[in-house]
Amino acid sequence: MSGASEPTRARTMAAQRHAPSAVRAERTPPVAVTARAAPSSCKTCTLRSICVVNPDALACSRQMDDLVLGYRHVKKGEALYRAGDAFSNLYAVRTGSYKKVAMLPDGREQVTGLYVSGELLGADGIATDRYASDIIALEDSSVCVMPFDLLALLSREVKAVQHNVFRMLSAELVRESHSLMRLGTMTADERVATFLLDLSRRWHARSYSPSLIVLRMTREETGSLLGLTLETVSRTLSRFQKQGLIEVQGKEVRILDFTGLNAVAQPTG
Amino acid sequence: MSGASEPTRARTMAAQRHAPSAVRAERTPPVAVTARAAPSSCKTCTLRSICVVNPDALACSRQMDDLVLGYRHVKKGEALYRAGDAFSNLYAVRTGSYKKVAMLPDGREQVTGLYVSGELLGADGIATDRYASDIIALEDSSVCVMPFDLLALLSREVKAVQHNVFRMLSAELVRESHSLMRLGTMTADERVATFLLDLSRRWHARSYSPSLIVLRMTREETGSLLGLTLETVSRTLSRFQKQGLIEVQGKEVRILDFTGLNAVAQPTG
DNA sequence: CGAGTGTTTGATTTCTGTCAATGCTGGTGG
DNA sequence: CCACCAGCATTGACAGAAATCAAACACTCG
Repeated sequence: MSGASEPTRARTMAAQRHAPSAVRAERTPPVAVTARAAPSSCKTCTLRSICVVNPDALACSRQMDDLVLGYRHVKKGEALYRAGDAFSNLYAVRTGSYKKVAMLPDGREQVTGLYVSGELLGADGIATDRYASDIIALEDSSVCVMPFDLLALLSREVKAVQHNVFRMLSAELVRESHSLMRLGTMTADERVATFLLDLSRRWHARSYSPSLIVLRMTREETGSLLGLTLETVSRTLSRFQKQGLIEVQGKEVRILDFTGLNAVAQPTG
Repeated sequence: MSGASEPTRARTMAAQRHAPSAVRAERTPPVAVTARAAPSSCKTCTLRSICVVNPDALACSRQMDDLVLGYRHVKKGEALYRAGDAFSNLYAVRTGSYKKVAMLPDGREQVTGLYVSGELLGADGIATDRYASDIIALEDSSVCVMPFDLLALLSREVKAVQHNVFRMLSAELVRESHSLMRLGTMTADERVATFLLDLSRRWHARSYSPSLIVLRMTREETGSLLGLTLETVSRTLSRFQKQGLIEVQGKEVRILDFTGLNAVAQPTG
């Protein structure tokens, strides 16, 4: 057949203007970095296999250990860094989780990312020597501090390090493209479904159960990340539960039917 | 005052499921890269000041010239590369413009980026050694071909090159974050207004008039990029024209009132 | 100049945002 | 240890912004 036209499928969705949170996390203490000597090396780190600083792939793990200056702990609600802060370090998430928040001049803010252990933070600061967003801890968390100058130096000396850094940055780009896709073409149901499956996959890669997800974010934050309102997120989760796809108890979500959820996420996939 | 609640402002907007284009640009000829020796060096390139390969910032411009293997021309509608193609090169846009397109398994596709001269293409391929999206020329265009291995090598040898590459990648991340913000929290009016202003700024940086914009994309592609339907884009442009903000003639848009357009883009900024 | 793609505009629909009210939960202090 | 309270979540009713459907119009290119 000649002009085989794809079925024109389209749905309405909605976006919204997120009101600025009444309560912002308190300002970051100027430069009070609680950097401590790393008690354990990257070589023995349990995150080895998934970390941005993957020493398994690297010839000289000795140097890798030099890279991590120390740890920094960030309490729930506090910022690792703020948009506009001077850039100097990249960070690898050690424990806990973080949200990336961008702000519009009028005060509206949007969650543009969610980061868990092994993932890279701070790359948006390289471009202008100032971080471009806020990173806020969703729970008491910690990071490995990697001075960028040191990383750059190592990157010049060790090809494997260089490749790893490039790969990290590229992976981040790919992730953001996926988010763009989600916000650009997906319905609310699809957004929530893909979000849950994405989280499941990420936690599974960290040896957690793929079916039990603990959402560290509030419904409002989740909504912001997905380009939805908190009510729509809540309603969608409730409906998924009614449909037997998941089981929701507050911040805990258990995936009961992966196949079904996948079907929602990718209708005609 | 205690619980000073910010005014909760929010609006409905909509997103949609973009139907797959009935007509896809024909497949890329396998590996038929029309690489020609670069007739002029980066040193004398008119894009010098804005190019990702900024030789002005580099000590040894001799090496920079080695970097660009040659040019490749891409005809309107054709692909520079496709998602899944083996990764080997990064590209700097030389002439023309390109759209980045991502596809869902069910065939829906979304424009996730627009690239003009001096900007970097291909970074999404580093992560997995395969490109993650399609890059399609919006008009007859060309790129400078930079073998990634070579770039990596130079990057290890010359600190300035390394920093430039990192900066490029980071800048791309920041741009995508801005897109996320646009799709996540903005109304249709705001999306179109920020899009126009963004294009204006980018063209101005390339010594074109900041007020005259030639949209190389169709309304459908523009809509996809902005998370809107083509009808909404068209209506919004018409309304902006009626309000005296712009003047629209097909693909040509002339900005008449920057202040007014800015006000639409950032309501309470 | 005709066919086909792209654009504009109108009428209608709908998904999701908004407003509102109630219920739950987890942290804090007596 | 328990009661209280503020923040968070759920649910319902309603409204509205943008999608969808549809039709006419304008370019462009062969």
